[in-house]
Amino acid sequence: MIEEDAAKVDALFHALADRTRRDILRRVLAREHSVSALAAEYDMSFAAVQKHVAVLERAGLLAKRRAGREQLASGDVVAVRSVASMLAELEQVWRGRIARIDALIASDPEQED
Amino acid sequence: MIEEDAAKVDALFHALADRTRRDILRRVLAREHSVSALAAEYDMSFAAVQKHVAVLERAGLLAKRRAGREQLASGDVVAVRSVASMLAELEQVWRGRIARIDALIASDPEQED
DNA sequence: ACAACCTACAACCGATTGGTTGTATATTGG
DNA sequence: CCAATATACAACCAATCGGTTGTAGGTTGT
Repeated sequence: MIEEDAAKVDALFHALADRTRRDILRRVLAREHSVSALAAEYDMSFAAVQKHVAVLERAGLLAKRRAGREQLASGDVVAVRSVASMLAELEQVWRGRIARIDALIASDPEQED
Repeated sequence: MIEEDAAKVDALFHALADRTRRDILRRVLAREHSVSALAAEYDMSFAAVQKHVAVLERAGLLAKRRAGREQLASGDVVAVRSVASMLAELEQVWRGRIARIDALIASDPEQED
């Protein structure tokens, strides 16, 4: 997980940086939806929704499976977790800063009351 | 935290969807950096880095304070956590799906061995 | 005072984005 | 077989993005 593969991370955050796509992701995490069922939920063309689904799919946030003439999309929680763990890693960087500040204060009592 | 303010969330994920900005954020979470100190780290113009810093600032991921002629940028861990908590919320949606599937299996023993 | 430095911002450019319409291809039900 | 349905994809468009160069203003040290 330390090897980041920046392009993949770019794609993940980019996919999440659109409210329609976040809403689609929320729906397909809750249950499978066909592309047209998703399209029916939004005030835009079928093609626009289909492109949003494709962006989420390329980022690995959802997967599709064929069921007759329908394509059923399902959210991938592992990808969601991988994004969360990157943020956790960022928070750890910040914790290191705080630890360094605390150490400095402890070693130099003049600094604080 | 339930009120999402989609535009703010868009800005947060968009700001994170660029590897240079993620790297800048990492640095300013670890410690304060002047804009020019940051610019010196990348193979692009000062103005380009300054714009990346501005994007992070508008998203609320970093704040600047004046120190003489320098502008010192510092990462905001609260904003990072707010993104993480949105992802946690998405994961909860997924857990609901799993719970529903489990309940279905429990109520209909024919479905599983 | 003034040269050097730090920052901000405008103007511009090619690439990408998020939307549209239109067309093509599979699959289904009667 | 045929009409309806579901999906995919190309072409196009305005807006935004990530980069550039240039200009201007504030701060510092000598």
